Amino acid sequence: MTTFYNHNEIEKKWQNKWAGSDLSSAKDNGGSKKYILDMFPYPSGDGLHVGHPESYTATDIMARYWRLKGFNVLHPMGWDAFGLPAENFAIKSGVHPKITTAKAIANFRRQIQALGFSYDWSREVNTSSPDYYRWTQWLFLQLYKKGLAYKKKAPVNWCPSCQTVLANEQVIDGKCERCGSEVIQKDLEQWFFKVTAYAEELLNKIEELDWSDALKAAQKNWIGKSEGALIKFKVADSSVIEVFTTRPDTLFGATYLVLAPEHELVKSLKLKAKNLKEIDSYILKTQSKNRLERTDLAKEKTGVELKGIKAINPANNEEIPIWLADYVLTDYGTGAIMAVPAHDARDFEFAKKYKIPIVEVIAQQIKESTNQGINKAFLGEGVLINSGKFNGLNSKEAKDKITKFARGQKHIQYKIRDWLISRQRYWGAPIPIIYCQKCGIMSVPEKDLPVLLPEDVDFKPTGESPLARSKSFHNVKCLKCGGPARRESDTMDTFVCSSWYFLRYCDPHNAKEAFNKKKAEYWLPIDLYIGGMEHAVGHLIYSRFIYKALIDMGYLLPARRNSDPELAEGEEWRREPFIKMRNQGIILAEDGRKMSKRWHNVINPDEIVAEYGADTMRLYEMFMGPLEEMKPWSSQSIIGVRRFLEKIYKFVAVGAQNFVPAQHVAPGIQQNRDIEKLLHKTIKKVTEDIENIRFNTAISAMMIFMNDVVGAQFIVPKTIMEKFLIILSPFAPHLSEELWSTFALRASADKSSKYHQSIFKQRWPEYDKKLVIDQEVTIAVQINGKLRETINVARGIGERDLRIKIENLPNVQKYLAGQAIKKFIYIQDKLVNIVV
RNA sequence: GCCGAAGUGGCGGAAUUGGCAGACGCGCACGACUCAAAAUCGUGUGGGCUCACGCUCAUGAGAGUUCGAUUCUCUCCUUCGGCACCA
Repeated sequence: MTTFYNHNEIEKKWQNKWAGSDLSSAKDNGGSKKYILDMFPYPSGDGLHVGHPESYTATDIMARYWRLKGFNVLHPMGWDAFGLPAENFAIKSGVHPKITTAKAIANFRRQIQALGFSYDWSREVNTSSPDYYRWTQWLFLQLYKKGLAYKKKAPVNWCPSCQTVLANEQVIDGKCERCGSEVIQKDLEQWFFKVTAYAEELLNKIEELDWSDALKAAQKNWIGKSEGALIKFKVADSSVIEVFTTRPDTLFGATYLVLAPEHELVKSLKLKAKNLKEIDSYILKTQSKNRLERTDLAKEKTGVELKGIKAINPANNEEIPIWLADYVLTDYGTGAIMAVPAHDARDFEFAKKYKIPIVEVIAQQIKESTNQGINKAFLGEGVLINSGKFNGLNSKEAKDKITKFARGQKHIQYKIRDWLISRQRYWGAPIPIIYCQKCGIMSVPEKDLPVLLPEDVDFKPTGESPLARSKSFHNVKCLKCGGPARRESDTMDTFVCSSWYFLRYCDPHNAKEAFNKKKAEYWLPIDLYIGGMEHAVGHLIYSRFIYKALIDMGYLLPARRNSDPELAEGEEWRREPFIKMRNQGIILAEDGRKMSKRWHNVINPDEIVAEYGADTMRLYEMFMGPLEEMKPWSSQSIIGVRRFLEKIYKFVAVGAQNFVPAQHVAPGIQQNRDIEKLLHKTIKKVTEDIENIRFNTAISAMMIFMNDVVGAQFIVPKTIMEKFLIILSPFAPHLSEELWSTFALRASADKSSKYHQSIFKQRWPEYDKKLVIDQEVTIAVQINGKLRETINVARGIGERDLRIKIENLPNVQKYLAGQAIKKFIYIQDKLVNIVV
């Protein structure tokens, strides 16, 4: 393509100058602040994807905008550097993850810097560096002290290919998120963080956050609150089965109980059953099923009865059978349910199959059920029947009353589970724990942190962590008795590292603490957080949990001043780290599919920057459409924003004759006035659009402005182009800075003039309220709701004056001829609708 | 199945306290410049009817509320995303 300006030269030049300046530095105490955060990337070997610059440009525009507005802005970048890909690569190639990661980081940093983002690089963090994971380990110890980190044997999701445990969030459709292998269940001693302790707060504060509905809904769904009751069923042998139900009003219809095959009581109960063999074979069969098979909804439900053992329904004292079935989950509620086949689809299916009685206890409005029974479970609430003295009550009242009657207790159940953080992997932060056979579990003293990752390890996965095979690491002396002891050889889930990185940015070089409380108090909460929707239930829940836990442990202040006056009264923000969150939409390939090496449709940012320049890349990704929308890349359309930038360059740098310093322009020229008005309208529009994160329409407004400027038949004053360049600068920083510097060449030799300083040292222009209001307005004239004419009148015209004018319009008379006006509707300065 | 988001020209999209649908950009067509091409500049560009002034249809489908609906309500269809035997 033909270039009118050499983007390579200009962009390099300014990137170098900015790197040596303090333009992007955040001061730890600098008045009103804004903390603008990107989700830090995992530095993969593939380099930057076009999706990265999409969100990074958005945050960069916000950061530069707030700086121009006079705010002290923290806009950092770092690396989520631990993780499986580097380790998997090491297994294949033998190259140490440290080397792979360092290389990838260098490449990411180069690519990010080539786009001219204004990060404060002095605050860069790397989660795989000992300076960082030392404090991840410290965080673990604090949670351990508080009882928020604990160890237990648990059935875990195990990926046989990656040879590691996965969190629930990392299992997609029963398969490993990373490699796609089928995940199996395994019992292991694992470390957990007690996220469930914060379930209620994590849920009920969501509504107060400025997040998208989709994101809020995803989190609420994941936390999954259900209100109901715990009800005890006596068993003939004097043991008790407790169930959780959200429908105690249907208790009279509970015709059997179901225990999960893994339920504690099964071990003793089955011995008293008449069909022990059958039961054991069923349990064995269940265990051999993987998660995918077990949760396959399309499959027919299976189960086995504990023959000869009965439970007593506490509502009506009737004996009911007890079954084992794998449609009941062991880790939700009590692992046992009361089955009400008439009013639960799953129980209905099961009861039909095994010919268990179905008793209706909630009346439907439409009475379809006959003596032959029903053909579908009725799931709604209604009026009770077949429920003894509770007949005639509605479900809502009956819930409480029957719970009391059956000596049950109200209970709130959450779907969210504690966070399993152990990983049998090398490339992560070691868990700072030591086991002694005599003295038991002990934590590594804080002064001995970090527990360093050993360098000489064999990466081949065997099911235990590579750390367990490093003798130098594994064998230690007991801190109490001096006897032989061993280190915990598992590492932490990388999500632990990323659950607090935004705190480290506040104080990244602190060698004494994870972060200084005062500095954290100054910067937090984060004013704008942008990242992918894929972290809706993982990272974003973990970070909120850690933040709240740190407040409760006294490391963060719960109450703090808020820099945003609109939110200042909202005390609720004080326990939330991310008050405003946006998710960038995925950029699809030109063919409408996801970009993938497999399809050969990946766009490489390096190539775009080389051909069109960073400013064009930035502007294009913002111009494509709304930030949060999914949108396809178009290598054809990108030329449009490049043309726009060239238009500006040609006008300001090349076409110097087109405009002169303001004092040389005679005042009162009509067209000048028009351009000035357009400038102020543009400032207003761009300002409002930036604040609302609507960059596509902001760019559109600037294009309209330039189209008019270039088309002007007169000299455009310099003061106008100055202000325009400032509002352009967050979007296209290199070009704006370059053109700003040309003003210095033409200005007087006064080196202290503003033109000799960076454009980013200037102030964001305010628009003139008078200039954005037109004195003449165009009014649309509708007849019976259809547009027939428009008319230009003075702003503020009264209805009577306007009506006379309109009725005299020939085009209007044509339509009114011979008809009576029923109604004359006037919307001030906008529209008239005449109904005839 | 449940929850969430979205359906507007050839394409990306704009317009919502209900008020001129299609801003801006791409593409396309024609013209200027050129020996020619590229680039650039100018004009036009939703469909149908019309020489034209205009008329008319049109925001996934259908209804409703309203002087007026892309915007609000209801029903349905489609696409995308999340969760899913959660009792």
